[in-house]
Amino acid sequence: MAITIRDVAKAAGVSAMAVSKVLHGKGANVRVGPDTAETIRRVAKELRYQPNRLARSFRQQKTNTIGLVFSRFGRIGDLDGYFAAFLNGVMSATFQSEYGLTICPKLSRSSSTGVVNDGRFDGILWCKPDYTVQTAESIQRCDLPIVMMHAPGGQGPDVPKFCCDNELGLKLAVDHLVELGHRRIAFVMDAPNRSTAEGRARIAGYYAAMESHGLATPDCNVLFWSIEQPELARFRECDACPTALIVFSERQSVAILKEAESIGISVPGDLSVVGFDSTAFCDTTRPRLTAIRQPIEQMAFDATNVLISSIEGQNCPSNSYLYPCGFDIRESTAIPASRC
Amino acid sequence: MAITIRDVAKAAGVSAMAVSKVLHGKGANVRVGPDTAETIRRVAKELRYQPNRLARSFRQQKTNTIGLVFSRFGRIGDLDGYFAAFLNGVMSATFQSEYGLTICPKLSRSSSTGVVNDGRFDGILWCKPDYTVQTAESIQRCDLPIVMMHAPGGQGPDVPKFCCDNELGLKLAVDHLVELGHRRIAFVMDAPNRSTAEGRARIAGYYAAMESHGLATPDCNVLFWSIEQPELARFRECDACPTALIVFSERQSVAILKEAESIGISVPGDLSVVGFDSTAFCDTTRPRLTAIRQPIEQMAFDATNVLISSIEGQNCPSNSYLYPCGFDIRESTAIPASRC
DNA sequence: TTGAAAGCGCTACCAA
DNA sequence: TTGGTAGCGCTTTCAA
Repeated sequence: MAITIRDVAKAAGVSAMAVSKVLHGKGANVRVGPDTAETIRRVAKELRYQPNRLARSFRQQKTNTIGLVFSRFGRIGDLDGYFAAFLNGVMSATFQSEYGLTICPKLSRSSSTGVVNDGRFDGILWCKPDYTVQTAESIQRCDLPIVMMHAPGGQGPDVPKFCCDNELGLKLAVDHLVELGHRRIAFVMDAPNRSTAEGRARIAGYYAAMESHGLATPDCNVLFWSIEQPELARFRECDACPTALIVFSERQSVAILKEAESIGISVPGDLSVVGFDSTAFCDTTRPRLTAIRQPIEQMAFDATNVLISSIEGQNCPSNSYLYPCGFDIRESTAIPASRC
Repeated sequence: MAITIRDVAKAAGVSAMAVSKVLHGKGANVRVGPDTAETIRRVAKELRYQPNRLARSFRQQKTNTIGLVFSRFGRIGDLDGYFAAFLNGVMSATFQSEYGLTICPKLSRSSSTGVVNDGRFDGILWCKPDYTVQTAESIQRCDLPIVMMHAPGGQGPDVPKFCCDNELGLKLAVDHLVELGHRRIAFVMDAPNRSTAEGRARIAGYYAAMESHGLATPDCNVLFWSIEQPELARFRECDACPTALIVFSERQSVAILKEAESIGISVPGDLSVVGFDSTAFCDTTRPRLTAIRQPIEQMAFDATNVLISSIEGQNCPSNSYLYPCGFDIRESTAIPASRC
């Protein structure tokens, strides 16, 4: 078996306490003489003593690990910059603070048992939360610090929330398209996102922006398309179809670009497409994707740091963090085709 | 504080043992009557008892968590499909088996203390290992199951290794370019990958393939470019410069495509570019990236399952898994320009 | 300056 | 069919 602290203590002719004090510096009341300390360090090294972090965590009720929860756990998009940007933000914060990061299964299904309040984590970063009653209840009841990403403020459980200004984002997109001359502008998303807080916020933002231009007509529509199968084919010979699409995510945007190309719809000639997020990935698509910009990495970094602060007992200034959206015009939007 | 198993036991008028048996089914020797069991379950639910997983892990010396180690911990590429494909493979395996996945900091720096043999993990998935003496030693000494990704067989520590056939991959790329008429073909990589096992394997594969075509001339060269700054400018007016580049990663390929476009080198007109990995991402680049294909997701999935099998005491068929590479011709390669 | 004892929450082992 | 006891490796609390 592995070397324990007692093995070291015995070999060094001291108590386990002394070893603990020297190697981890806990317990201010106890001090060890410099030569004893030196002996302990030497013996520990000789024996290749490796402190059992599980035991320490258990004893101290502190794991130095953050749990990362997605409300839906499908595949990570390999066709967008979202996840990488998000994880980069989270990881740079956790690494700086010496926290570990655990991604674990079934978190979303842990409905009846409450959230992951099982001793493994010091805090939870909840990404893309749904706002079902169950979720809200279990978050409310959880006595662990929780921070939510992509959660609009003013609703849901009383925890710090990080969100971009979805209303502004949708407004920027609609404004841009209207200015180009579009009037039949649809919003496209995948059905699962309908149940997320952010999904609802974007739908609301879309309708509000359309209305502000007097475009709240029957043509003003949210299309729930699966990411795998954009229902673009019927646009081909359709005079009343949208001339522009605002799409929920980069990944779905790319699927639409690809489908358009394969069925002979030209972007932006026949159809304008606006994406959401605007990472560096949008510069690699064909055509380059015009997109609403959300500072994902910064948001993830900030959210993680707020979580860590609240784990470490510092109180955080505010409970709701709103990040302005930007808008990056690239090549996937243009004036509508003459058929319109 | 949280409800413990003893609270439940007291409330149900039984021993802590009985509760443990009923809720977790451990201990075949002990059986509990059906009505007692029912009472226990009811009380546990009423009290919202949440088993402390940390304590269970500690007691059972089993965390049901796998540690994911990268030898270099920089940023996750947001401009390639690698990390997403890799993580998708790992996660589908861990989720199916109810294992958690922890990404933790400083693993690469844990040189002196050995690998992460600190009780937190049941096994380690080591991705992109370097083969320094220190690393090899600490892996060899670690009494935890370890599996290495991107590690060529026949060298390094005696653990299961997963690798694509880099020699074949480079051969396919060189063959393709030579067939198009290229003779000055360089291999481009970033310096840090030089110290990885896979980096060395690819360099060797490149030289071997070039030699097989009688192209082991002074022009046959490995260029160590930083990913951020491809040194492409000097290619502009240079008659003796490479007409084709084989690039270590998708990410670096994209950087090169972008740089080429910005300084007016046409791909594939002036310069052919071959990437490595060939995920769906290569279909989004401009031009679409011709690339050596490596079944990353499958490899990651298999590697994780082998790791889990060996954690659970099953012995694994072989110690070294080699995956054949494919080659996907897209748009970034063509016959060399007339200047050559 | 040092050590002994107790216990974190849970379960393996043995006794009844 | 059930329960007590001990202990995983470590650190907090108290005593020397």
